[in-house]
Amino acid sequence: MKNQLVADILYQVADLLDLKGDIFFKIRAYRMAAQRIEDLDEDIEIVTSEERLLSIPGVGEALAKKIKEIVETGRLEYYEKLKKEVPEELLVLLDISGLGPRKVSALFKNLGITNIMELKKACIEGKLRDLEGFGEITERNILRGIKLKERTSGRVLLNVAYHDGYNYLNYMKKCEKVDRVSIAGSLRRMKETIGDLDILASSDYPDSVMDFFIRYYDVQRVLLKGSTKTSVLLNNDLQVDLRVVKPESYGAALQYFTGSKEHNVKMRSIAIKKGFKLNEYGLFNKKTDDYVVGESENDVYSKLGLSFIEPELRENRGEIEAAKEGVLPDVVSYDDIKGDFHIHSLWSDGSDTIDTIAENAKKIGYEYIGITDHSQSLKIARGLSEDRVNKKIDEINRINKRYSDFQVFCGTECDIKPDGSLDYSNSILKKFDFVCIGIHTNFKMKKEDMTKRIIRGMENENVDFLAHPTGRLIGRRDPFEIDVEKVIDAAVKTNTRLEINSFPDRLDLSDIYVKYAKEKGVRFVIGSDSHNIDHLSFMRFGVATARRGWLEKKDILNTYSVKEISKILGRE
DNA sequence: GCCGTTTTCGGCCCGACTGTTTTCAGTCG
Repeated sequence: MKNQLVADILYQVADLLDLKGDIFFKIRAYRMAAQRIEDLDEDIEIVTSEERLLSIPGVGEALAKKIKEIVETGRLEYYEKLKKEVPEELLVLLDISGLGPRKVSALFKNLGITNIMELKKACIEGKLRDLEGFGEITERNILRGIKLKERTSGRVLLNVAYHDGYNYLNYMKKCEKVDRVSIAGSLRRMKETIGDLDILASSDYPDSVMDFFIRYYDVQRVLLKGSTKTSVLLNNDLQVDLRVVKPESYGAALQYFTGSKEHNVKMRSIAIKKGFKLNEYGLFNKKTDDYVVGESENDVYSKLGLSFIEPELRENRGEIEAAKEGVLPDVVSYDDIKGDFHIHSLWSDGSDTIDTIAENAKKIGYEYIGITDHSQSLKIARGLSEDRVNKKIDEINRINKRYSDFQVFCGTECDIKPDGSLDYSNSILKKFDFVCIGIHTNFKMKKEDMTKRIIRGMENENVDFLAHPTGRLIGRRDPFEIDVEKVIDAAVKTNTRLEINSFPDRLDLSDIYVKYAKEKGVRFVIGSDSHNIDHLSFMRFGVATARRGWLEKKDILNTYSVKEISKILGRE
């Protein structure tokens, strides 16, 4: 799969053209095409070889030729040429808050600045203030931007943003002048990482709301303050933006600020085609400027001839077309989950007893849990020997006798050894209510070998699920080198459910693969990978990933009742 | 650079805030 490579080069070309001062629409064309290819759920090499590049929206003759060149040679002559005109190092400077292409370009042309070190030095020496469009405040802001970039990688994991965002939201709900208030932005879409938090409120007294907003206990600094938009930095350097609109604009604004940008661009162009104008204040008649709708999101979608689109789907990955046709999936809801099939207990590397886990799961409202402790060779995680497996099964049997309305399934997260064999013999595997397999050692195998290893594991007749299929750790470890398409095909063939692991730094499979796998006929299970009872709540991030991958209730094992589960697992 | 049931040329989403400016450009989302 060269999709990411193609997308990355096109993004870089766009940035370089931006620095060069090329025309905006051409640059946007490169970015749109890059995004399309990044989100494409089929292999760009196949699309290229079958000469279907022109069928990708946003790809025309010129870009098709360039994409073909990248796919076939791994490089792009045009890109190489651009790099000679504009130093590639400048791209890093674009990441600094407050610096855009115009300013970076001016810094390079006038002061020869190409990297952060030189920029920092020039700011401290006060060399920027003499340039046109720059001043002392700009210097200070750039220095602050550099510091912020040095402190944070820029994005936080979903659970961190979720925690901070909903705490802030609850605080804002206490403001008397607030009419309605909601989380917006990428947190509402439940993206796997979040750049900053967006909160939207409606009120007839925006200034009072802004004053209330900046008095929140966790605010480190106020970045900007106006009567429609205010931004603050939290103590952990996460930025929070608050927008305040009039009640009649709340729905339009919520739609607008939830994004994604790509989804909105498409929405706006649909509005224009239908004789409207869409902005954060509402849907307006293009000719007369008269307000049409805007109080609710649903009004906006409906007036544009679309069914309501759940926030998690708003990525311009086909949801608008599906909404137009009325064929959007009825995506799984957060309340549909009846249990959790990936939990570690004190028997291996978890920190709670099965009793404690069961009690907490019941409190959540679950009807069952599956305990998946590690297998014998994973000594570091206190993997279970056959003897301890037997003892654990006895304990679970005892616990199950106590409950009439709750069940504990005894499973394992069995290691797949480098040759693809499993860490337990078949006779042991048969003792479990279900078997989940996963890779925990030898991560750096050749693509072909790793793919074979996983597929061989799935081919074992006792296996029910494949845990965290690509092994990625967001921001820390790349996915294994595997042929994901082949693994997905094998999952269908061997009737192995793929896990959506809900642990915030995994979210594995990822949303794009989930959507692709579903189209191929894969079925799923969502697990929290809990190592203590507080982790059980991570389930919501797995469900979010499932929703972002267009999954419906029926696609996911742990939306079924205990009875149906026992039947499906075939171990009744 | 892309695109077309008003157009093969002339559009292409749009508003808020800041800083450096005396009316606006740049950045951001």
